[in-house]
Amino acid sequence: MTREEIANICKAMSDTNRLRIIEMLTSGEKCGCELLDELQVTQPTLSHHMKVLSDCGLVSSRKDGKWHHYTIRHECFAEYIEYIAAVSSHNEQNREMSCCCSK
Amino acid sequence: MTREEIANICKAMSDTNRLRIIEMLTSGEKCGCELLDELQVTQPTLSHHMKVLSDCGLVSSRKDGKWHHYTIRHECFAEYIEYIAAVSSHNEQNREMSCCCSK
DNA sequence: GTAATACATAGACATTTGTCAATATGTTTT
DNA sequence: AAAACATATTGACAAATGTCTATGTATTAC
Repeated sequence: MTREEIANICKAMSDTNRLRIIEMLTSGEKCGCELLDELQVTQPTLSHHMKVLSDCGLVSSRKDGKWHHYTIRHECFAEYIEYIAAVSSHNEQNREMSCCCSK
Repeated sequence: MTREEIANICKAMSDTNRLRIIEMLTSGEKCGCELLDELQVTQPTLSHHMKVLSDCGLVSSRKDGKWHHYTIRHECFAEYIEYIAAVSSHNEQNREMSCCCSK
């Protein structure tokens, strides 16, 4: 996963409505109309949000007749968590002592 | 951690320059001037980025003479990872069967 | 076949964001 | 005291973003 891909995932999750959508999908597959019921946005706005979430890989969709079912892509979240865990871990072996202003 | 706080953290990480800064801080405390050397941005832009990272809680700063040393706040990352892990975990017990369009 | 439902697309608009140049503030060095 | 260095603040601007209305496209129901 490149830094750009990580940034795109973060950008997708930087909106509270999209976070709510992700939270709703935690309990399992949902169709657009059900997500729409819970959010205070219009249908085109929801459609836009689902495209953002799909494009970055966090969510996958499955068409079934006139319904679109959305699901969390656990592999994507797993890779993302892996990155966050890596950058946030204190790794003493990686520690550099060469800061220009260290005494 | 509220949904707004999570969204702010995501927004802070949604920029590739700020991700690079976080990556640089992984190896330990860094001062602004050293971060500036590695990035292709002006000093005011770096100052802005550090403010964004500090305001959301991901980074803390320590003033030492004319230098400002920045550090990753592991507690904040830990809370964030906890949220991501929670929403991305498949929890069969939480699964709802009541989708309007489920057959 | 007509109406209703679920979703996407296009265009508009106000707000936010990343960036810079200019300038200010505080600290160290000479 | 003056110069150099590290950082913050202000104001400007182009680009990106979230939202809406209007409209289009499938699919199902009557």
